[in-house]
Amino acid sequence: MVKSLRGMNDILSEDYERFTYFIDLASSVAQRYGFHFIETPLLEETALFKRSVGESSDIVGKEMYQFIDKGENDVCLRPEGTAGVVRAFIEKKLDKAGGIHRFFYHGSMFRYERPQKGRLRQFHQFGVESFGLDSVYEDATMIMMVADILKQCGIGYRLQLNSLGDQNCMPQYRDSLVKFIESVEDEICEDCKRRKETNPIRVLDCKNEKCQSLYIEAPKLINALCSGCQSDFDKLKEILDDNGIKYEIDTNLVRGLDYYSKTAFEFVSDNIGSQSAIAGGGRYDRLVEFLDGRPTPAVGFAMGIERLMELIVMPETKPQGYYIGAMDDESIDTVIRLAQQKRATDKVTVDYKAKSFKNHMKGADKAGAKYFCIIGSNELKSGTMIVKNLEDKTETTIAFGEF
RNA sequence: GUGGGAUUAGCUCAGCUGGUUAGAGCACUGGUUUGUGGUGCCGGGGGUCGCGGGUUCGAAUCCCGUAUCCCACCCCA
Repeated sequence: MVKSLRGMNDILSEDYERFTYFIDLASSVAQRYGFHFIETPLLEETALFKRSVGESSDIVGKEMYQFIDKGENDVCLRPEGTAGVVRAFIEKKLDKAGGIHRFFYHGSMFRYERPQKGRLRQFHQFGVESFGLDSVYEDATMIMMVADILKQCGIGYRLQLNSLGDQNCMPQYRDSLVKFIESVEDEICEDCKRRKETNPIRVLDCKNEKCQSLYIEAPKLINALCSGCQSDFDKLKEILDDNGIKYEIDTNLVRGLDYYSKTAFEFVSDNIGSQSAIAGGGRYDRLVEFLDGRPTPAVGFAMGIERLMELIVMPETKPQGYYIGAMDDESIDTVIRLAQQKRATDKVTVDYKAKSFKNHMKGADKAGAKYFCIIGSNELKSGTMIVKNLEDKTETTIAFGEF
């Protein structure tokens, strides 16, 4: 038997209900915040991700579905959504057009990782990107939008917040951190030694207890922010307080993608196992220029749909539509004809076999129908049918023409 | 990529130290004496025991390999 590839799932039945329920809900929230849908290709030039996500990241370093196509192009399936949207933004010359541009998207992302609960090789994200605003109010709006979506889904969460600084304060901080790491280098784990070279900030959230005990003395980025970053971060907290959004400051929150600056945030759930991040995002003011666009401030986030699916509280499904059946073979053709007619406007379930009244009732329940319609030999003769409302149990007899 | 656990009917699982035709609940399906359900009663179908080897008179059960899922590391959505 041919099976689906590792880490790649089919979405159907009840899962699909939840999947589309979330996308519809999130899309309508995004539209209320003034965002417009954007669809970008699943396949992009590999260079796009190397330049945006960053060569030092795990995503680019070891998780990309990368290959050479028949035209000798080095391409890869997108591992995340932001890079493609930024590429489209620049390619459509919206950077030169100026103004504010807000987009939302949803679709498949691909990462060649070892699958586990909440971590797939093909997964789905819903995300938004906002271009042209350096105001911290936009950062706050992003966070409130995620909170809005999660609230409407009935999902509880913790919000973790940090500031990563900008090109004024981050490089200085990085240097001081590297100096610190070198001072304790003999005692830290192998992973941290590697991180010191690739992405020194990442040592701070090392799980190794010995490393953690050493890093208590490490310089904190939060204490090294320049005045602009500091005041934006303070303002962000103030706006969130003002709007009733609870958060925790996590000075070790480092986003895995190189392009973030200033505001970084992550929404986590304690109910879905170790892959607990359900949404993450932040500001990326330098990315547009890194990709050869005119410098444009930007901020965005992405949500992992599969991780949200099991947390979503679905609204109760009410019985809807019609069930229609025949009690004898002679009435079946009439039943089919009436059903076809009714399908112009309503959901109709038809049973093709003649059955007893009781058995048809059971069928109507299984179909989740609101109205039960049945035709037997008596009804066929008189050109009528029995219509019963299964919710309030009222029953009437009507002529075929009235159906 | 590294470690550990699991894999038996559509689903959730039982099957003791290897021993005749592998079970349960739910689901599905038929009937319940032609006419009122979701919540009655009786019956029925459905399993190459993940896959491939090996040990044995005999393997769902023991051993090896392999695939997938789960957990941890790593990382992120």
